[in-house]
This record gives sequence, structure tokens and C-alpha cells, in this order.
Amino acid sequence: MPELPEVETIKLQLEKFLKGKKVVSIEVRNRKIFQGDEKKALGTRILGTRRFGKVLCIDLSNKYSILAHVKLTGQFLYKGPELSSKGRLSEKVIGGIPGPHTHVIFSFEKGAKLYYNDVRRFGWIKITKSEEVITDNYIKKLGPEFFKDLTLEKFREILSKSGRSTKLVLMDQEKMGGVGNIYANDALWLARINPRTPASQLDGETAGRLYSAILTVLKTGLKYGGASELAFVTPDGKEGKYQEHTLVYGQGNICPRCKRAKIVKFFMGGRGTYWCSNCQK
DNA sequence: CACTTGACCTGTCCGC
DNA sequence: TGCGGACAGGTCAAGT
Repeated sequence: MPELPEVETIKLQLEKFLKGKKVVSIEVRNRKIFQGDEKKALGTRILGTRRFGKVLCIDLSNKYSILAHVKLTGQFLYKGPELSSKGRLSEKVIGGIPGPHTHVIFSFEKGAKLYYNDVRRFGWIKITKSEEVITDNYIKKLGPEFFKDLTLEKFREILSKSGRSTKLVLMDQEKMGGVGNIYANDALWLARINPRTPASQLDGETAGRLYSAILTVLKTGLKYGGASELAFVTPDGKEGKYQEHTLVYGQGNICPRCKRAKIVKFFMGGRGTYWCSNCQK
């Protein structure tokens, strides 16, 4: 669920809340989640935030950076003077903050805090030299990204070189960065493409349709502040709304476009795939 | 090399 | 009401 729109939403809020703040302390409650020496961050200020695919990057003033992948259930939650008391916490923040699922607590000046909660503990946070961010094991393998360096031409080329099913290629972060299961399902439906069609079999026009469809669903996801299907919440403790606007993901009713077939769910690569047999050929 | 399955984890939901 | 099992999406490692 944290895909490009969700991580971008987190990134924008963290930028807003943290920029310029001085790191006073970092409490690591779970060593498996936080890798590296957190003391390197103490006394530094937050310069800004970046995003690489689904990975967050928080740049510090001493040429170190904090990288984080929230995977499925990781949550960054901010408490500070800007939020006052009105910000009610989503019930998706299980156990509250701090709580049994809080694994890292960042403290800043004036009592501001950033909590990292993660029920399933799949996520990770690490501190690394800023110049080594792009050679990080995950980031160095990331493919080009939508809205950044993934042009239509490059997109067509990537598809043409893979005989794997189109859906799996879209979700392969080493081929292209940012798209996960929810947006892949919706984009394929929007472009009327069968998720199982081998990527190399799509002609230029069809690939172009898919490219625009992906941009469309990602933009829609951003507009709604991400999809809170599972555990996604924004740092201010609120939920995204895209899950209320999915095209086919999570649906089981008659296809809203052709109204001739039911949306069918099946598994591809172990993940739920939603498909209209009538209009996705 | 391409592709699949299992592991990582726990909360939620569904059926009995 | 309680319990067991399937299921959730993102990646990595191991197996076919």
C-alpha cells in the first residue's frame, strides 16, 4: 500500500513538520528496524526530505541522511506545536503513540516528536552518509520513476524487453520505481489491458495508453492523500482517501465501465489481482 | 536466467 | 462468544 502516492504524501508532511528542526534525541526500541548509529544525527538540523521510489530520505545538516522504507504497516507520526490538540489519531494507529508498536522515537526542540510505529515490523530505517544515499543497496537498483526520469520512450523500451506479464513488470521496482499492487491494478483496468499480457506484446499505442493511465491513477492517489487500505496514515495521524475511489482494486461487483462482467479476483505473483474479463483484453 | 514459493510479522475478518 | 485459518501488500532469499 505505501506506493508512490502514499510515500510522497508522507514526504511532504515530514518536510513541512520537520524542516529546520534540531534533533535532540533518538530512542531506538527495536534494533532490527533502525540500522546504524543514531547518535550521528544528534544535534543536527533537518534540511529537507526526498523520495526514491517507495523509500523516504531525510537529509541532515551534517551530511548524513536517514532512509526509511515503511513496507506495509510502517507509520511516521508527528506530535508537535503545529498540530495542537485537534489532530485526532486515526484508529489505524494501533496501540497509539508511544505504544507497543512504537519502535523509534525522534525528539526535536520544543517537545516535538516523530514516532515510528510498525505493527508487522517489516519496515526499516537507517542512517547513512548523504553521498552514499544513491549507492544504497535498495536505491541503486531502482528503475526510473514516473514524474521524474521515466519518459514514455523509456517506458516503452522497458516493456518491450520483458516477456513477463505486464502487471509484474509495472510492480518491479528495478524496472520502474513507485508502482505497487493497488495502482497497478487500477492503471491496467483504466488502460484496458489484461494484467497477464506479456509486456513485450504491447504495441506502442497500447503502451502509451498504459503510461497515461499510470500517471492518471498516481495523480488521483496523490490528490486523495494516498490509500489507507491497510495501515497507511499520514504523519498528522489522518487517513488517505484513495481507497474510497479505487477503480477495480478491492472490488467484486459488475465492471463499472462495460457493465457486462464481474470484476474477478485472482492471484499473480502471490498478490491479489482484479480484472474485468470483458474489457481488459 | 525467469519464475514461483516461502519468510518476514500481526491484526482483522470470515465461517463454523 | 471463541477459535482457526485465510488474507493483507513490499521485498528478499531460496528453490524449481
